[in-house]
Amino acid sequence: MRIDDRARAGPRERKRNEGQGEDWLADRLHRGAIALLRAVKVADQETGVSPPRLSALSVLVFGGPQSLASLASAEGVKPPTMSKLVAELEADGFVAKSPDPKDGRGLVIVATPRGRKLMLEGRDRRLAILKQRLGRLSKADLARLHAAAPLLLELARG
Amino acid sequence: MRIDDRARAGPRERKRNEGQGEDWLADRLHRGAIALLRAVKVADQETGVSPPRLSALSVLVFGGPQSLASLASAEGVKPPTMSKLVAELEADGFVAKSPDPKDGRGLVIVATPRGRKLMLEGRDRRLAILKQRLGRLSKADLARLHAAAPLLLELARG
DNA sequence: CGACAATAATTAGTTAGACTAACGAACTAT
DNA sequence: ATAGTTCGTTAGTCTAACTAATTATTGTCG
Repeated sequence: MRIDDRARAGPRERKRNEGQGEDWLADRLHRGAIALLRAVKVADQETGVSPPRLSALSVLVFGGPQSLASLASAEGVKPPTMSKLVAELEADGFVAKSPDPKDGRGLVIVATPRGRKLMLEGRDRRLAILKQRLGRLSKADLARLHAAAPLLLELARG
Repeated sequence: MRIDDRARAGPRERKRNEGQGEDWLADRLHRGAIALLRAVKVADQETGVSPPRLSALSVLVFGGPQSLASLASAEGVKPPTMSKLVAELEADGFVAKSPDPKDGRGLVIVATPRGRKLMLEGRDRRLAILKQRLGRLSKADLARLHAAAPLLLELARG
């Protein structure tokens, strides 16, 4: 999603958007979110694991062992897609599959220690990029971000 | 990028993250950005144009007519990829290609009125989702977001 | 108890969108 | 004028998404 992070210098940009318009705020937040994610994305590439696999692994690490169907649903993909991703993660030793003792049809997929390690290190790298940038802001600005961060989440959860 | 928006309920979540740690802030901002973008994404699907095409169109609408190479660079893809996207947008009547009068090798790609209309309407829908959610916040919270929004962009640009 | 519908995962085949490699056409600098 | 560079395209490959169909197991109902 990199739509519209260049709504900046449009031919007809509003002249006085320092006003309290929600248009302006919505636009800023949208562009800010896009730019921020783009900035931290590089950290994921360093893992050598593709984004969909990394994301599925993240669900397993932070959400615990689960079936293929629930994993697929958490990632917003269909079971066949997740079946392949899991097979590849398994081949690389990042997850393990075992039959569900409660249901002969089902699986229990779990992150291996190696997968867990990869995930946590990736997360650290990602956050490190942000922290480094935060370190360049003034105390007052940091306070402003602190005040707004929970609202950002609340806004999205809506 | 839907990595890690579930770093929330991890087994070892910090007990006191109301402190001023940059770890906490970085994590919140990251998750907030992901959640926010996910929330507005639905608006783009309604256009009936795929995200890569919509994004390229956005560059043309807000950035003005330009060559294929610069368009590709703006989108972070290689020229052959953009060549195809532009061909498809052209087939749908959203952009027009003409030879560059200054350089016989080059093209000038421009959004048609129809493409411009599609883009602007999509943007409005996207922002409408955010604005609707903003409307549910208190005045104090809105002020906090206003204070933080520019910082978000500054953070990412750095 | 047995037939049969429903569910879990996989396999097969298709599509979109990204890449690299290789190309012709046109510009630029010796 | 000719060598090298740059612009866009074509061809071929890869990943990751989908749907449809298959297999194995579970649950239910007559």
